[in-house]
Amino acid sequence: MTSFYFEHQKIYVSVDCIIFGFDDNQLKILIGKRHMDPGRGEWSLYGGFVRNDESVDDAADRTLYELTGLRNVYMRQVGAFGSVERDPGERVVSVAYYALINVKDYEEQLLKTHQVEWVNVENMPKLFSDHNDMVRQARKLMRQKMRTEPVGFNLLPELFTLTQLQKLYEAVNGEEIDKRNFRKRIKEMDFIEKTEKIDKLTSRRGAALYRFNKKIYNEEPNFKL
Amino acid sequence: MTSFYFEHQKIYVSVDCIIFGFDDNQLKILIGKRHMDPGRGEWSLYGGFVRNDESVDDAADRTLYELTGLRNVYMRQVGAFGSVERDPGERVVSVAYYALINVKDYEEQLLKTHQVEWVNVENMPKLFSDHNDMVRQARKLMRQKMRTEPVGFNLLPELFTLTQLQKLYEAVNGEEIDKRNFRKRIKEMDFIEKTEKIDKLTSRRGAALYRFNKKIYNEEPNFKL
DNA sequence: CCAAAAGTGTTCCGTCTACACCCATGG
DNA sequence: CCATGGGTGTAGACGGAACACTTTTGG
Repeated sequence: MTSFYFEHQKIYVSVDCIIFGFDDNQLKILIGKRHMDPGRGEWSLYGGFVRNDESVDDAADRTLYELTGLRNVYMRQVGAFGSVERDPGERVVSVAYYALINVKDYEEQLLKTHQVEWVNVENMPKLFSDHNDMVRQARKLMRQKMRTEPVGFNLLPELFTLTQLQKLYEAVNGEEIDKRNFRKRIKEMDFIEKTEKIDKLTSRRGAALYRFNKKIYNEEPNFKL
Repeated sequence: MTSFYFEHQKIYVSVDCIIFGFDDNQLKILIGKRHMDPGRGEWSLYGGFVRNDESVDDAADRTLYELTGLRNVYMRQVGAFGSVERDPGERVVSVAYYALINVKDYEEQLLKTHQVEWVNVENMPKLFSDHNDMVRQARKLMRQKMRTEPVGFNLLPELFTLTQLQKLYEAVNGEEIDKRNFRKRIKEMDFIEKTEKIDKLTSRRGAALYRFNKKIYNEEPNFKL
């Protein structure tokens, strides 16, 4: 019954993760030096192979977990990359995913353990194979998503100031935003709610801390930024 | 040097095509009954396996060519579908692509040869495996693309009337468009140029035939519909 | 007292939407 | 002469963009 398949060829399938973080008012990506051949020493995304008994999505989750120790991370597929020569060692089709994490949730210890670094997306080195293409496409999709869905909060702490949120959107879109217009838009979204807490770290006066309320959002999902 | 890969498992990689056509003022997709196990007799997208010596994109082109005899078709990747159980016979990761073709370029003979049919997207039967998901995602991406890039012309003949173009957009977006507002927008896009030719088939009065001028578009790519 | 970031409204302009009637022609 | 689809303009609503000053407080 399965003989039909045998005429065809199997291929290695891998996943590669574009892990976005927001720190120091900059959008960053986690990359590391490859410690395996081919491409040893080159900058590279973090990836892994898909096993026969797990879905491709699960492989991406697992790979991210291995690197960060984080579960239930916001992750979306970028697409499949399937040039014949994309991996110089063997034929490998890779499915890229982007993830949005809060840099503070990421233990610094892991940076050393896995020899990875946060690098500003505007300043990416040449990466292994087609990884630069993956990053480009991931950024495009992510920017798109950030405009129409409340996913940016995954890049911020639970409580954040409006200035932080604005700087995040400025970093993602690569252009400055008018503060008053930005806050006007925020005020219309009830699910971005002000708490009584005040952040005193970034300014003398102190800034109100806000929170994304998912329940309220789900009742009337209307997000635009 | 390649021993690194051997710890991992290879997987069948296939492509599936969501082939859009526009006919009788309806957006349609080409589907057929599977003539192989598993899933014999079920409605299904047309697909094929990726060979070791061709890129995934090339496999999609080839598959489309096998079915339609057409080359250089507008095609875009939808994404990878990788559930473990998506193909009941074997583990197969499939990369879906959507294509936009002019129904008139497709020889009717081929419908019989390959036992495929044009089916209205609004009225899709249950398809094999996760193919309905693929179609859903493909439509979403395609609708998105049609709004911001002049790709809809691939679904029309070289020369078309504004009413045809409007009906196409109505079918894609599932809502009626005001004729005057639509034509106002068209008039602002110089690359949709009026020819001297008149279509007398659809009305007694006759309708001006238009053409998409790619050269003019490339000089100042500003498309919005 | 001053530097540094937080916070706050109004006006203007351009874009989108709603809307109805005459035209040309084949039969 | 009439049925059928082709073709045309305007006014009002709405949303987005531009724009500057006061407040608070730690040092």
